Amino acid sequence: MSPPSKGEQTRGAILDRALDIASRLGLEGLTIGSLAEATGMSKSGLFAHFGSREELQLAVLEHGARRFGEQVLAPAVTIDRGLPRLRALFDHWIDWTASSGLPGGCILLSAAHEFDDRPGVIRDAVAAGQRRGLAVIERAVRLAIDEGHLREDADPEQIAFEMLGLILVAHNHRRLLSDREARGRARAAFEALIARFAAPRAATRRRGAGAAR
Amino acid sequence: MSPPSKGEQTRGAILDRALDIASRLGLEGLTIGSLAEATGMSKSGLFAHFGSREELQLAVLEHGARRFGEQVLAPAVTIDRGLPRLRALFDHWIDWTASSGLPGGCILLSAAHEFDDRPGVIRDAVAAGQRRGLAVIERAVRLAIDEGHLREDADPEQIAFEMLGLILVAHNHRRLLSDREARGRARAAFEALIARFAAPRAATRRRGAGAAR
DNA sequence: CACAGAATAGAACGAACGTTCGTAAAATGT
DNA sequence: ACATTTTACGAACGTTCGTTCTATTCTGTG
Repeated sequence: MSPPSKGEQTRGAILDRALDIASRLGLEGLTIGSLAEATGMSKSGLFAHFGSREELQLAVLEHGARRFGEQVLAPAVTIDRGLPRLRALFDHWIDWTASSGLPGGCILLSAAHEFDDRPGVIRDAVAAGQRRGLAVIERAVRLAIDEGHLREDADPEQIAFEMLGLILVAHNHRRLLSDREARGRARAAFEALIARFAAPRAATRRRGAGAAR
Repeated sequence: MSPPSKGEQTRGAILDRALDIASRLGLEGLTIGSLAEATGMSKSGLFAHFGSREELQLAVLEHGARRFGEQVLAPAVTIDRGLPRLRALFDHWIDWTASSGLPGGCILLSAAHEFDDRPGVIRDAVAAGQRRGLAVIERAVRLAIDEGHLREDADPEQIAFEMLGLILVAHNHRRLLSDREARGRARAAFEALIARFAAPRAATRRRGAGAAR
């Protein structure tokens, strides 16, 4: 609503740059000095926006998560619920590495590995962000069940688990092993995954009462 | 053969410690100062064993890869070729995080994320190590095809790809989300994976000539 | 237009970083 | 046993780290 003040404005610009760096070097590789140089600011001037490095890292994490929500989660909910939406979710997600414009890929994934055994606020934030993403998938799966696209006994958590696995390994193969077929392999595996849980009849069977939740 | 000299001996002890630290903090989080303190040595005395930090990181990586080879790859080849061996490979691999005694899990996985977009010797070493691991899986898959356990048209690379995905997501769920069911979910997905490529007849059909390689 | 508050810069801090060097101690081969 | 190489140490190097001051400059508002 209110126009962003000068402070909020530069803060946003800083976070954009920071996300760039952190996506390549990790949250631990993001230093105040390098970020100051990248933004053309002084260390102290930049520092004042956050108060501590940890707060900066937290802000970067949040910034990345918001971008993820806008670019992959939000567009998916405009697609027809059920399998089409689930597929869109997967496709947008797996393409995000490239489409995000971030040189180092998803920061929630790299931060997950960086902090998975370093208890603290950052780890908690990463876990929370990832849980949120998984919850979105699980919800889409439940909707697909309600639509009759997937079997009644399909396990949303299991499906989300396996989908994340495909995202992770596709990321790995693409970035580390420069495997061009990574996307294709992930998509093939995804199709096999939903085939495994597909409803026996193709008939769209809507649930009686709109108890979907 | 020859008894390890004093130098090789302490070098090994250093690497053991270094692997511990690096598994928790990553290869970039491994500093010479902290490692010196952990081993009770002086920075310079420790440094002399490697010549540079990068060489130290490389040595740690190699050390971890060798441990991985001894503890998960080697035991698997003592199991009957075919599906049993493939299953053993997967089980040992997925349990390695705990059984390795390393607090931070597999260093090849964390290093993979740390260096996937930082070209250099280390990245090359990580990629080579991972390729070696994948090759072992692919070989086991081919053997399973030869044994008639898997379909003739099963794609070893695709199977290895999906197996690594399960390893990665199990690692993620266990360490970051402290999900106790991670192992069970990964195993279930693995069984579904091999069922997808299982030979239609259960009959063990050996290949004619021993051209297996 | 003036004035309060926010925003940025500059200098400096103690600590830790990787690395170098000269030297003392310990291990090794004869 | 001794000479020689190997191994380890302590001190110091120049940088960079995150952070804290104080002092400026800019911005929005009455």
